[in-house]
Amino acid sequence: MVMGRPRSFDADMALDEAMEVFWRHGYDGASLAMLTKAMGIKAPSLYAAFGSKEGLLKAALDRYAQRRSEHMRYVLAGPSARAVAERFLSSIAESHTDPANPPGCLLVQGGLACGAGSENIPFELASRRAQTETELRERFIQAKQDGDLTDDADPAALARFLSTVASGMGVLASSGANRDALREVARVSLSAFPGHRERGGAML
Amino acid sequence: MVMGRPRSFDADMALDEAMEVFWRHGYDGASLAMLTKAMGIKAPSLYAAFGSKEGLLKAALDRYAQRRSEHMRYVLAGPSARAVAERFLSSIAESHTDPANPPGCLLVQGGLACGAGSENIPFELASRRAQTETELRERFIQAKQDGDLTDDADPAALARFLSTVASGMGVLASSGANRDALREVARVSLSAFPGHRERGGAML
DNA sequence: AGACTTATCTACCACTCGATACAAAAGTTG
DNA sequence: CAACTTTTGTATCGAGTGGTAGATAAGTCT
Repeated sequence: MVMGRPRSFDADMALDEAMEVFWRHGYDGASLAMLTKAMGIKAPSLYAAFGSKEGLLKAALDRYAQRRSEHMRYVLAGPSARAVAERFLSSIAESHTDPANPPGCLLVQGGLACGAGSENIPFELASRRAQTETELRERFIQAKQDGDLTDDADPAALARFLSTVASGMGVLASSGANRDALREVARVSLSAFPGHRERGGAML
Repeated sequence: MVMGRPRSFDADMALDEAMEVFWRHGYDGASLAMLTKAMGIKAPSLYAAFGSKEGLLKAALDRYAQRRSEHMRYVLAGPSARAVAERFLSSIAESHTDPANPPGCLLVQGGLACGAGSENIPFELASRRAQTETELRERFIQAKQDGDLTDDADPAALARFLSTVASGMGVLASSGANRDALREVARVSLSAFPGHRERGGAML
C-alpha cells in the first residue's frame, strides 16, 4: 500500500490553537480565517483533517476533555464528598483563570446560543458540561453508600449545584474576574456543602 | 416646526422582538435578516431608529434592565439579607425558565465571546451583570450596618456568590433544565448563606 | 393647498462567511 | 526511476454579512 504525501502539521498542536480561538471568540465568532491563521494551515488542509468547522470544534472539545480528565480524576479521588467538592471548585478557580488559556471555560464560552446553521453547537457543549455533573453525581452516590454523606443528602442536587457554580465561575472569569475572586466564590459555595464548620455568630 | 412622517412601528414592541432574537441566538448569531424579520421592519428603519446592530442591542439591553428593575426592587426590599438572597435566587429560577422568554438570561446568552468587530459586546454585557452584583452588595452592606448580618460576614463575597450562581443558573437553563432543577439549585445555594437553619445529622 | 421633514421601501454596496475544484508537490512502494 | 496516493497552496465558489443611497410615501405646519 502506498502512503501518499505525509501531513506537514501536527494535528494536536493545530487543535490547541483552534481550541484557543473557539475559547476566545465562541463558535460563531471564530471565523475560518482566524482558525486557519492560528493553526498555521490553509482551509483545504483543515477540511481534509477535520471535515468541517463543526468537526474541528468537536475535535477541539475532545482534546479539551482529554486535558481535563486527569484533573477530574484527581478531583473524584478525594477522600470524602466534601473533599471532592473542595477539589472541584478549587481546580475550577485555578483553571478558569489560568493565564495560559483564555479566561473562563471553553464549554461555556464556546457558545450558549448560536446562529442559523449552528443550532446543534449549544447542545454539544451542554452535553459535555452534563458529563462533569454526572461524574460528580455518581461520586456522591458512592459517598452516600459509603456513609460519607447522610441519608438526607441529595447527590443529584449537590452535583447540579457544583456544576452550576462552575458554570457561573466561567461567566465570572470571562468578565475579567481575577483568581482570588473565583477562590472566594468557591469558598462561599463550599459552605453550602454538607460537612462544613458553621461560622460563629447568630444571624438573622 | 414640521414633524415629518411618523414612525409606523412601535419601538418598544420592536425592541421586545429584537431582544428575543439576541437572547436566543446571541449577538453574533443574530443576523440583520433575523432581526428585521422578527421586528417586522426593514433594515433602513432599523438603522434610522437604533443606529447600528450594536445600538439595537444596547437599546434591547436597556429595555431588559427596565423590565427587571421592578423585580429587583422587590428583591432588594426583602426584610433581611437572607430574605433578599431567597427572593433573588427564587426570582432567577422563575425568570430564567419563563416560557414567555427564551431560556436563560439575556446578559449571559447574549454573548460571552464574540467575533471580530464585536469585541466590546462581552464587556457591555459584563458591565450590566456587574450592576446586579453591585445592587446586592450595597444591600448587604446596609444589612451589616443594620446588624442584620454579623460582623464577620462579607457583603462583597456574598453578592458575588449570588451573582455567580445566577449566571450559572442561566447556563443551566439554556441547556434545557426545567424550573424545578433551578429551584433546587437555589435551595442548595441558600444553605451557603448566613442565617439558614442547619440541616440535622453529623457529616464528615 | 403647498412647503417641509422624516420614515419607509427597493435595490444594492463591498465584504466576509464556510467550503471546495484543481493542479502542483511530497512523500512511499514496486 | 516511475507509479501511486495523499496533502498542499491558489484561486474561487455561491450565499449571506452589516450597512446605505436614492426615490417615494406619509404625515404636520403655515
